[in-house]
This record gives sequence, C-alpha cells and structure tokens, in this order.
Amino acid sequence: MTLEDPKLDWTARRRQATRREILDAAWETARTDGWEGLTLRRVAERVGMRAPSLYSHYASKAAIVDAMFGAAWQELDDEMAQLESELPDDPRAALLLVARSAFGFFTSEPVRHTLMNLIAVPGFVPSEESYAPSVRNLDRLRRLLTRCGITEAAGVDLWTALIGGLTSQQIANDPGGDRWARLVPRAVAMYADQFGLPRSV
Amino acid sequence: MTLEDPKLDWTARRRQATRREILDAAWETARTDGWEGLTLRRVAERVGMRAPSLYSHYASKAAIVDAMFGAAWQELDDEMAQLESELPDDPRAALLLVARSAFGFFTSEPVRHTLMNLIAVPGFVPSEESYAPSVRNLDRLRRLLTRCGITEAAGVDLWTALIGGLTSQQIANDPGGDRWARLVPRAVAMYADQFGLPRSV
DNA sequence: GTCTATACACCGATAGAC
DNA sequence: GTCTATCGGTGTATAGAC
Repeated sequence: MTLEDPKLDWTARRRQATRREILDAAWETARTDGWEGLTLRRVAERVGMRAPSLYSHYASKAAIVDAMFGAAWQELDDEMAQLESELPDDPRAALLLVARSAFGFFTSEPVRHTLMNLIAVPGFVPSEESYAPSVRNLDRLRRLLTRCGITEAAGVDLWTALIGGLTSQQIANDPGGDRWARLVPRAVAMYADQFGLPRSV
Repeated sequence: MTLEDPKLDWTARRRQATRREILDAAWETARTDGWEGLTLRRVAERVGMRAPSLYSHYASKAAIVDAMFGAAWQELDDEMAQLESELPDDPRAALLLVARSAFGFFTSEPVRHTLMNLIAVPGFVPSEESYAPSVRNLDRLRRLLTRCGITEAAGVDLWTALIGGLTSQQIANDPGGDRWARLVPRAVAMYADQFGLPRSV
C-alpha cells in the first residue's frame, strides 16, 4: 500500500506523497552515510523539514526502516514477476536469467542488500506486514525453479545459498567490479548439472 | 603477538593478561548485545573497571575491535593449519572436511562471522596488522584447494562464494538449526563435479 | 503539519587526583 | 593504573505554540 491510490482525496494524496519523499530521503541518506548514519535529523534535512516533523508521517524511526524493508522486497518481487512472464523455454537459459537478475538487483545497491538480508541494521526486526513481500518472493522463486525443472526441496535452499554467496562476495570483496559476476554463468551451470537439467543445444 | 611471552617480566605479563581479559569481555558483550551494543562502559563493567581505565590498555574503542578482528582470523587460520596437517588423501573427502570446518567455525559464532566478513560493524576498517591473518588464511585456502586438485583461479572465488553463501543462509534464516548444514556435502559434491575431481570409491 | 525548544539517555574520550 | 568528574557530542522522541 505504498503506491498512490487515485481515489483518495487531495489531502490524503498529499500525505502519501510526503511519506514517499521521506522514504526516498531515507534511502539516499542510508546510501551516503550507511545504516549507522541513518538519523532522523539527516532524513529531515534532506526532505526540507525538522526532525520532529517526521513523526507526523511515521510513528518512529523503526517504522521508516520497516517501510524501506517492505518496499525493497516488493521491488525485487516486481522484477521477478516481470521475469516470470517472459521466461525462455530452455531451463538453463531461464535459470541464468533469474540468477543474473537477482545478482544484479542485489549488487547494484549494497545498502539495500544488507537491509533485505537482515545484516548490518542495528536491532531491526521486520513487522509481519513488511515481511510479507519477502515471503511472496520466496514463493515465486520456488515456482520459478519448479518451472525450470528443479523439483527437489533442497533446490531452493541451495539456490539461495549459491546466489546469495556470489552477491555477498562481490559486494564485500570487489565492490563495483565483476570478479564474482563473471562466475555467475559457471555457477548456474554447476547447479543445473547437479539437478540433472538437460544440457542446452 | 597477542600470545603471552614467557620471557617478559611480571608487570608486562600482567599487562598482557589484562588486555586478554578486556578482549574476552568485549566478545562476551558483542555476543550479548550485538555490535551496536558494544560500548566501552559495558566492556569495562564486565572486566570490573570503569570505562576510562580501558584507555590504559587500548588506545580507543576502534583498537579493541581491530584486535578482535585479527584474533578471529588468527583463530580460523590456526584451525585450518591443524586441518592442513591431517588432510585425507581422497580429494573429495578432503574438500568436505575443509568445508565442514569452515562452516562450523562461522555458524557457531554469528557475531564473530559478521565482524570477520566486514558486515554489521559500523565504520570499522581493519588495520594492516589485523588484516594480515585473513590474508594468510586465504593463501592457505588456495594451497589447500590446490592440494585437492583445484588449480583454476576461479576455484577459490567459487569456493568462498559457495561456503560463504551456505553459512550466511544458515545464520540468517535458520539460526541454531541445520537446514543448510545438511546441504554442505551435496554442495561440495556439486563443486567437485564442476572441477572434474575423480569420484570417490 | 510544521515549527522551536527541550527532555532524556547514551556515546567516546580527556583531565587530573590519588 | 585506576579512579571521579566531566566535556562535547550523538541519538530518538515529546510538548506545546502557531
């Protein structure tokens, strides 16, 4: 429910827009100063407000971070949904596409990555509502892998470990480079072999 | 040089012992309250001191964290050195042993894991001195994999991604469980297949 | 809704007595 | 080497005027 609803009246729409502005400012702050540098004063400054004014729109700093978490997973899920609708028939090609998409999504925004994977943000615990998109995304991944011929339960867990490992290494040890990005095709082939996918022609 | 040197005189040895106590207290504090909860006041309380007294032993809070980083990597490297001396001849068995060892080391102490892999500790950047053990460890890993028949350069990067991915998933999504621990043998087999290691008998 | 002013709790670090 | 006292700063959050 972070998107604007055209049926709302003017003041409600204005409120939504302001919440959006605050969220954007929070992302920019986190990108610049890291999660430990994300403070209400800095966010407010970027929006053009004073810190206490933020409380008219979010109940607390935690509520802001919570909204960021939900929005990030929703964003990934939207991307995966798009991908799902245009998946190639060849299982290996499809797998590679999914892998590259996720890898690119995470590595392009390291700060977002640390929030989504629950590392680095002090005492943050997502609310049930903001957790929902990440669950939806895992379901979608399960479906996607099944369509690629991965039916075993272990398939999903090994997939998340493999892709997550590649992205984390890329971000931590070669930020901005492609040392692990270059390994993605090979990693996917290795994974496909393990689950007995037919070789492409 | 964090180990005690028997040739030092009494006061120097006492100093070393106190530094050790402080480091231990810092670990315990980080385990209990997380890295954001690691404060000099809490560490001092655990040691039985007042916060300012810590400055007689460490120049700053950053110096303490730095020492923890170096000690953690030294600890892992010691374990890997032990492993190296008793490695089985069969390449696949050796690989599995290395994987299990690293996986167990990291997952047994999640807080240590986040420090070693440079996620979650505010603005920490390791000093050259404390960074050295981690470099040594990577060299050892390279040597270890070579002995197992992994000669390609990509071998090390894919290995760290795979093992790191498994450990991170285990810690983040099933702490205390074995959902990804159970996948380690399969992941190692998949990896060994990719690099053409002969199958065990 | 936004502002100013402020409460309250902490933090890392320093000065100087003992 | 450890203490007390304190500095200068941070943070989140609230009260109340406009």
